[in-house]
Amino acid sequence: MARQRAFDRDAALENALLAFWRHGYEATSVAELTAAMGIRPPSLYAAFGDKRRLFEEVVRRYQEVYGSFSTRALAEEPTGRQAVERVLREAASEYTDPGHPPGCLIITAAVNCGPESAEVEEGLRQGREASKAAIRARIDGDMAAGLLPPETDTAALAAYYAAVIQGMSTQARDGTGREELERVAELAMLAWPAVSAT
Amino acid sequence: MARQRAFDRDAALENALLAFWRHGYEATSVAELTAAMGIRPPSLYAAFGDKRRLFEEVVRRYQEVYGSFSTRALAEEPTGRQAVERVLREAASEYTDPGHPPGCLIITAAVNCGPESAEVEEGLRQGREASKAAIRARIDGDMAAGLLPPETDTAALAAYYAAVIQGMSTQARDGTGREELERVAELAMLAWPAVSAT
DNA sequence: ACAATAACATAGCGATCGCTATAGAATGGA
DNA sequence: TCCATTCTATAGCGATCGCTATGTTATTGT
Repeated sequence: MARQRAFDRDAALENALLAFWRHGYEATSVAELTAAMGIRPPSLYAAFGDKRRLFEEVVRRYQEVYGSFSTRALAEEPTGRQAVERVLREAASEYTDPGHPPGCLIITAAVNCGPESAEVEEGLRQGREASKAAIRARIDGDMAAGLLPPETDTAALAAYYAAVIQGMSTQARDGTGREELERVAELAMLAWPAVSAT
Repeated sequence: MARQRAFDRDAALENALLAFWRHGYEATSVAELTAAMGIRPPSLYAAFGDKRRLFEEVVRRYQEVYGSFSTRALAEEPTGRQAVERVLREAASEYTDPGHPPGCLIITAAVNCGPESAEVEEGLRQGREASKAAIRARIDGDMAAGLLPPETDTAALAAYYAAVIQGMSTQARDGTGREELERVAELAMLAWPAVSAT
């Protein structure tokens, strides 16, 4: 029928992801994006819609490629405690992987937004809330199984581990290395409530 | 000699602080700043230099007015443990105070920066590192006083509490309330190393 | 070969960015 | 009163923002 696309859409999307990961949604201009993707603006808009839709697609790809460790850990471990411990340990490794920008895109890419990007900010906020809810679901599972003291505030415990993970992302972006973040993860697990030995 | 300034410089600076606190350095335009400050651009540039110097002055004011609780807590408490505990408890209250924007300006105001604002980003990074170093200094004091196990990794312990504080700031901006953040603070203190009872 | 179709690069749209030249208004000293 | 000085407001500077109209080039079916 007609001429075919001359660039690799997936590779371009990955390069856009890396650019957004580094500098965030608003601070990454279309000029930087096209330079990183190796294409010109009309190709970007034809293939991805506009900057916002490109970012939304980037977020979905990020969750599948770079954020899936958390989903897997929460799904595969036998207990909530082991699941949370694994999420923290793997976050220390992922957030400091020299193969890509430090920290977590969902946590850091839409922090400083003007009013015109409020929807983008809200989208990532919902992503963070979903992560916290997934952690809480596993904690509630431990609660139902009698692995936690009955007086445990599972919402607060989930908020605590969500906060530790978000802080680890900030620490990673500030230069803290993998080994130290792994010790942070170990320390965070010391707050896990113990069942009384009666 | 000449005409005198018709606006309150301190009040204008405070309004600029609130604007930067809400949306961050780059996402807050000079147009928004002048609207919030109740002045016109020439008055802003005459009184504060330029946008970057205004932000630097805002950061200094923030540290004196809104961030001083941390400095005071770390200076006044008798032990490092009590100091850290008070910083966490007061952070829960400060970060959710309905009288001003949520979270911490030093942690959140320069996360998404383009290359032209890298120096601003680096300035806040140094502020966060200074806070972590101040926490570590009190922890090292407890270490020297024999209040911590000799094998304690004080750098990792400081990084852990810095991460918790940074995560609490993110949680506050995402809508978590004061009571829940106070429970997060309590949980975080459960990781404090105990001296072995030999 | 030729028309139809779509991706391509160039160039530039209106809007906003940080910032400032210019001119008018208000205050001081002589 | 008059000048010198400094703040104030209007208007607009060059640059960049996200985005697109236009024309060209390449690939298809016939």
